[in-house]
Amino acid sequence: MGFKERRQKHKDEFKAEILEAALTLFAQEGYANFSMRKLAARIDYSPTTIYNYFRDKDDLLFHICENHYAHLMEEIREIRKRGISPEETLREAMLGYIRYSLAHPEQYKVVFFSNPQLYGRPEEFKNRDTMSLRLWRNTCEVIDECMRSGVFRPMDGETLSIVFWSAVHGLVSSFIFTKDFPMPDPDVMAKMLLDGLFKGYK
Amino acid sequence: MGFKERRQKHKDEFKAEILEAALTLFAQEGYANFSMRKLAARIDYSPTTIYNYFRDKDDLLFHICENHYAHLMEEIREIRKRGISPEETLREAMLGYIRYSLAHPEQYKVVFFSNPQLYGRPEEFKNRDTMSLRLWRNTCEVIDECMRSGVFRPMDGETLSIVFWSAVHGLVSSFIFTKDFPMPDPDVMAKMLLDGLFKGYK
DNA sequence: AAATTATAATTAACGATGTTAAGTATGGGC
DNA sequence: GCCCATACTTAACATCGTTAATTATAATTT
Repeated sequence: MGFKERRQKHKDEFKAEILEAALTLFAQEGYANFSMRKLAARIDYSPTTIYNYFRDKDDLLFHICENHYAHLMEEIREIRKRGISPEETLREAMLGYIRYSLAHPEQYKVVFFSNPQLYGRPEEFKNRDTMSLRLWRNTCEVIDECMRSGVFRPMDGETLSIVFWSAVHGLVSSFIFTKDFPMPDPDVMAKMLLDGLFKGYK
Repeated sequence: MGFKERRQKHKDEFKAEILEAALTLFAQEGYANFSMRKLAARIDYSPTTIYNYFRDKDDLLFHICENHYAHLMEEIREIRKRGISPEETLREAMLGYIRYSLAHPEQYKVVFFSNPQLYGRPEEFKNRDTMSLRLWRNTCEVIDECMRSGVFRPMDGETLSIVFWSAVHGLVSSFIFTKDFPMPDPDVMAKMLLDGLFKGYK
């Protein structure tokens, strides 16, 4: 391995290190208290150094999102390998989404509160290999399997997927963003939502 | 009317004027580009003047939220007076919520992206007469009427209300916050969501 | 009418923020 | 030992929310 490769490798490692530090900074200080300068202080470099590894703050946030989606992907991939019924698979996938997101609220905020065009324009989204797209495809596949096996009546799968996802997203974001309203138990609410949706589209 | 009342009235009017200016600033420049200083420039006063009428930025945002909820309240109140069935009432109320929120996305962002404790702590929320609480009570009442008239099977009304609301909130926030994903038609999606929920809890 | 006082507005400043431009150190290739 | 690319730092700019000190204005009292 030559100098160039070695240096590139070092650069990649450092980039990953910055990301790691950003994740813990998010987890510890929260989205509102995250800043480039604080991150720089954490890794003991000047703020501008980060800009050698990430184009700007949005670029950094994009990678944080991808990291979040990667975890959700791992979750759904593992569930799909279990060989359980499509209905159970979808249910577990949605519960997994809820559980992981509620366990990492500050990362979830990044996904939904930073630049709404973090992944570019809509038409570009599906031509780009991202964790977000992979997760989306997986979700659609599971919903399709549900429809093919009669768990759901025939309808537009893509739209149904969005309906499912957005309902779950609504639940998660309610818990994460609303701290001035007495919310019920998340598990109780998740069960009620999913029961309703499954029955509703049967 | 004495001097004190007249001055108080003037103060109230000015406060309302600031709020008005804030609303149009939000609508025109968006949540991200809203700032106290820009608002001050709009009303041709120094930034610090605003602090004579609002405690801080959060206080101002609180009133923006209340304004938003007031409109939604007006909407649901009007619908309930129509004398249509509970099911139709709930359906129209949810569609009204969606329509108004999508028509005022930047105001909606305020409601869900500013300080999560804008309305204080959860236990205080229900002891404070706010537009938000009134809207919530109205929603619960409509859902209760649905349950009593057999539109929904018996279950915990409060939880069902939150489930309904959060699902609709998920739909709205998806459209407002996600600009990098190809979304379907809002009306189609709204219909599918509500159809599913109504059937799901029958 | 003049002096006093309360109120409303302003200017100046502090500590943050993201980001760019200019300058400095470091270490391999000739 | 010199050159140059790369990595990093310092300094700076324009913004932000907010506080303290200050001035202008209008009302009240003498």
